[in-house]
Amino acid sequence: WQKIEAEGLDCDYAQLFSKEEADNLFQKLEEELVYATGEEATVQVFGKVYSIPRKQATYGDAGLTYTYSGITRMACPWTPTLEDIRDAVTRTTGQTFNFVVVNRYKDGLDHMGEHRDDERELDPLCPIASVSLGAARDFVFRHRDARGKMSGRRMEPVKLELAHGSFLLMNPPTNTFWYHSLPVRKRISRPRINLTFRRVQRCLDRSTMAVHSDRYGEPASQS
DNA sequence: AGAGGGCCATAAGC
DNA sequence: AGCTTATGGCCCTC
Repeated sequence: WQKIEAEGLDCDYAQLFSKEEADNLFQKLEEELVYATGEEATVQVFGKVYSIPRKQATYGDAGLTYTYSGITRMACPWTPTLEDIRDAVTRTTGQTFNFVVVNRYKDGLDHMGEHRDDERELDPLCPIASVSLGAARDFVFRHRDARGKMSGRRMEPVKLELAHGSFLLMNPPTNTFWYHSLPVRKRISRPRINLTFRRVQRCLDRSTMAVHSDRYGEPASQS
């Protein structure tokens, strides 16, 4: 195990699967997984619609949802390989997970911009467990107070490489203080699949919020 | 010196 | 009201 620490950042990194195991899991996932297409594969940023620069899917316990950039999506039922990996992660962490977000990067041009994982529907005390399969990719953390030209503090980004078959546990409060991204790497031509296992607290959807809003009137105060 | 990469601005909408 | 998150452009390094 390798400990990755900085102010407000606490991660554990380890090789979870051998190359042979990881090769096998990657191939099975390539056969089993179905990714979002069409409108479900788009995102709105500053009023413009873009295709997300990767493929994405959500799997998990029945009825759970995941909100990404304002769009709520239902979990597909677990596949056998996802269950196997989930159980391996539970054996090594002692934590249970009811949801996984899958991101597939077909090459080094596919990427993910800087973000934090949406805390509203996540159990804030549950770590996020990330399993990487396929091409190794760089992974970068940046502290929230060190972003932007007018940022108050100078803090170095924390960078690591996520290897084939590796496991990264992001412990609280990492996700509160640190943004993370998977930057473009033009020299990489092979695909990578990343699984982030989470525990979703409850299913908050727009209609539920609308009911509360209608019943209690103006959104004057939050309780 | 051309390519890669880091980081910032964006000013719309949930 | 404040945060989002992809893109393009600018700038730096090798």
